[in-house]
Parts: sequence; C-alpha cells; structure tokens
Amino acid sequence: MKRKQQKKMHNIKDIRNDFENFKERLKNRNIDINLDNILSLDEENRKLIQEKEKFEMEKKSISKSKDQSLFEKSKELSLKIEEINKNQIKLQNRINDILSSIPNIPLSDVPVGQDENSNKEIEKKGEIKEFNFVPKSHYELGDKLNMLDFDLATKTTGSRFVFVKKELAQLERAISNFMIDTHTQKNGYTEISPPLIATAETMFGTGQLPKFENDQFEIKLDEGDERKFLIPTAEVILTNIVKNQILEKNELPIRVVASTPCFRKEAGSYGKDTKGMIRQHQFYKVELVSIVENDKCTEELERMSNSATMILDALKLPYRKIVLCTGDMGFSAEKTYDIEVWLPSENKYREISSCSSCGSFQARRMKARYKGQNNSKEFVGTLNGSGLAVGRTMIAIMENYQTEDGSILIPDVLKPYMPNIDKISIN
RNA sequence: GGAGAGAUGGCUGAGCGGUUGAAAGCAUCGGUCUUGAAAACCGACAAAGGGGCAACUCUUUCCUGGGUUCGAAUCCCAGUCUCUCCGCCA
Repeated sequence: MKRKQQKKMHNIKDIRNDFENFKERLKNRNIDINLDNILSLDEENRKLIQEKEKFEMEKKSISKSKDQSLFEKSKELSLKIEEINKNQIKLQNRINDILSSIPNIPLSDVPVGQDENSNKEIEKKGEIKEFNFVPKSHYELGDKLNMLDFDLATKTTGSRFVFVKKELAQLERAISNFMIDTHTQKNGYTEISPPLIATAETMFGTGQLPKFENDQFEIKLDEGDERKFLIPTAEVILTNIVKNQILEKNELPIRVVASTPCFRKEAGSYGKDTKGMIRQHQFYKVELVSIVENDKCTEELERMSNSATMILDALKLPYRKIVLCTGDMGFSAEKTYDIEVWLPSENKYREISSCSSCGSFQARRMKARYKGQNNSKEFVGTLNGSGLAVGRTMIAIMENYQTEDGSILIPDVLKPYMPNIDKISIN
C-alpha cells in the first residue's frame, strides 16, 4: 500500500508539484509573503543536497574499506562536506522560515473575502431586550458599583488591566465555574488546569511563533536557554499535550477544557476598545480543545461551536454565529466560527467566542500523529474554541441584565454559584 | 541548594569504535488454522530527506549541540530533560 508521506508545516513537495494551485488557494488569505522565489530556493537546496550526498557516499565507502591509503582523501571529503552542509543548512532554514510563515489553507466552503465585511452570519438567537431607559456600558455600571477599578490597575500595573472587586469578582468566578461544569458534565470535556507558560517550541506548534511574536509576553526564567512565554490562550498549552506523540486510534477524540488567564500584548490595537474591559492584556477564558482523527474535523467544529452557544443559551444572552471569510481567519485556521454576543450599550454584537478547525496544520508543526488504517501514521486534527471568554461574558451579563438603578440581576443558571444573591447592587 | 542514576524504534529493553538502522519481547498489520473468535504457527513492520515513470536506490537520524577518529548509538566536553536520596519552601 502507499505510505502516507510525512509533512511538516506546509510540504514543499506539494508546493513544488502544484505551485499555481497552492498560490491560488492562499491568495484570499491576505498574506504578504513572496512565494515566488521559494521554488528557486528549493531547487538550489536540492542541488546542494545531491552534491553533499555524493561526497558522503564516497566517504562512507572509504571508511568501510578500511583502506589506510585512502584515509587522507577521506579527510578532504569531510572538509568539502562540511562546507556544503553549512550552505545547505542556511538555505534550508531560509526555506523553513518561509514555509512556517505561510498560514493554513481555507476549506472550500469558507467565504472568500478581504476582511470582516465578507463574514457570513449563519445563525441568530435570543431575544434582544428593550430597555425603557438608556442602558449603560459595563464600565459605567462597574464604576458606579465600585466593583471595576481601572485606575487602581493603572497605578499598580499599567493600562489595559483591571481590578474586579466584591460581588463582581464573585460573578466572574461563578461564570467560569458554570462554564467548566457545563462542558465537563454535558459536553464530554475533561477539565485541565495547565501551566500558563509555554516554551518557544510549544508556541511554534500552534502557530503563535514565529510570525506573531510581537503579541506575546516573553518571560525570563534562569533555567535553560529555551525561550518561554506567557500563554496568549490556553489553546497553546492544551493543543500541545499531544506534541511529538503517536497516539493509538482509540485514544481519540481527546476533548479538554480549561479556564485560564490569557496574556496578550494587543500590539497594533492602540486606539481600539480603550475603555472598559473588552480588550485587556490579561483576561480569563474558558477554552475548549479537541484532538480528533483528521477526517472528523468538520463535524467536531459543529460540535464545539454548539458547546459554546449552549452557554449563551443557558445565560439567555442574545447572540449570532458567523463564519469568518478567508481574509479574516487566524493564521492556523482552516475554518472559523465566531460567536458574537449582543451588547446593548454599543448596540451591536461583539465577539465572545471563536471556534476554529485547524485541520492537520498544527499537528504537522507539533508532529502529533495517530495510527490509522494499516498502521499508517496520520496527523491528528486539532480544534480550539472559547467556551467562552469569561470577561466578555461578564460584560454581556452586566449590560443585558442591568436595571434602571444600575443593579445587575443574576442569570438563573448562575444563582447556584452565587448563593444568597439574586442581584448585584450598590451596597 | 547538595549527592547519585539515566535518556535507544509505537511501547519495554539489548548494544564490543568498523555489514548495528540497530538484538529480544510486547503492540500493530497480513496469512495459515477455526463455523466465528482466541490460542498456536508463518510473514511484515522506524522516520525524514534526495534521485527515479517505476521496480528501486542513496543520504541522514540512537536527547540536543560541539569535539576526537579514516570510521561514533558506543570515547570526550557542554547543555536539556527524567528518576532516586538529602536539605529547604510554598
């Protein structure tokens, strides 16, 4: 039988064999990489490999012959090989840099488009409440309640951080617990409490490196010389649990959930959402990750996004689900659903979850495989999604459940998590 | 922080400086047998990369990076990780 060829990142062979097709499929992704010279680099690279291997073969036969008279010759060969090898590795690295900066290829049913204007709404649910007063923003509410303190955060830490206090802090915790309980009890996810720090290799696996280093917080540990980063999302650490592994088929699917802080520099979003806690350097998120057989990605994406919307249904928050177009998707995704929740103060929907199938893109970077039919080693499929962003869920609850006097009602499903309280008000 | 032990294929685990890409076992796959299964027996079974339409063939890889040597899984140096013991502290 045919052996499946192993790939890493994008496979140069595939690109070589069908360059036009490859370019075509990527052209809608808004990439700024010059693909044209990769073929000539590849050709030169292979020439060097051939040259090197010719000398290696010669050297090998000398050492096998144990013919002392040829030993001098062998030394010379070593020098030549070393020389060629140096150049070849340099070239190979250049090619790998390019390859590892090329995003995933969109699935064929993903709408084509440049930016968010081409995203397609596919579902809208929940009733948008009519207020008989002007609804306040979450930061106005939080300020009035004296439970969201941005100034204090600025004093201790800097901008884009917040102190959440008193009942609101309790609410944040309740939201997180409710989500985890739902996903573990109803949706078949296993709870994990992972490290919040990842190695550079781990970050590469899910696609945060090398391209998006600017958005990551690097931290310094004394030990070792491997670079380490605060996770921008639990996706990084949860997906990489299968890194460098060959799984048995019956170990799949793996479904895990974790509630973790996430750390992002938010570089390039300077003027955006500067007020309130929509966009922070640090925020809590409940993350869902699925590792599946690579032909099960599509159905798993539906399952995952349904797990996410289940939370919004339970909280009775109005939302809509959209498919991101080719130009708006993240680097590693082949298809993405964004779920957006209604925010009365902004009079529009705002992202509260993003669920992506990455196909085998991350698996190739992580070298995560499983044994398929006839022992063939297949790359796993990976998916990740927020289930949901905790801070933004709190915002949505505050704004949608506010009353005229600035109090916030507690959604029914959260009441067991907030004993003795059915609303949050100034005390 | 101090003292040791170790890192080899999907897993367990041998390995003398020169047919060792690597024994053996397990797992897996194919076959014989069986009504079917199990057992037993026979066979196959690492990856990446290059060349070739193909049969096939070549190179590299025994934690990582250097070094010694005509030749390194095997010797030397540095690093990483894991385990055990002692101390210390959440």
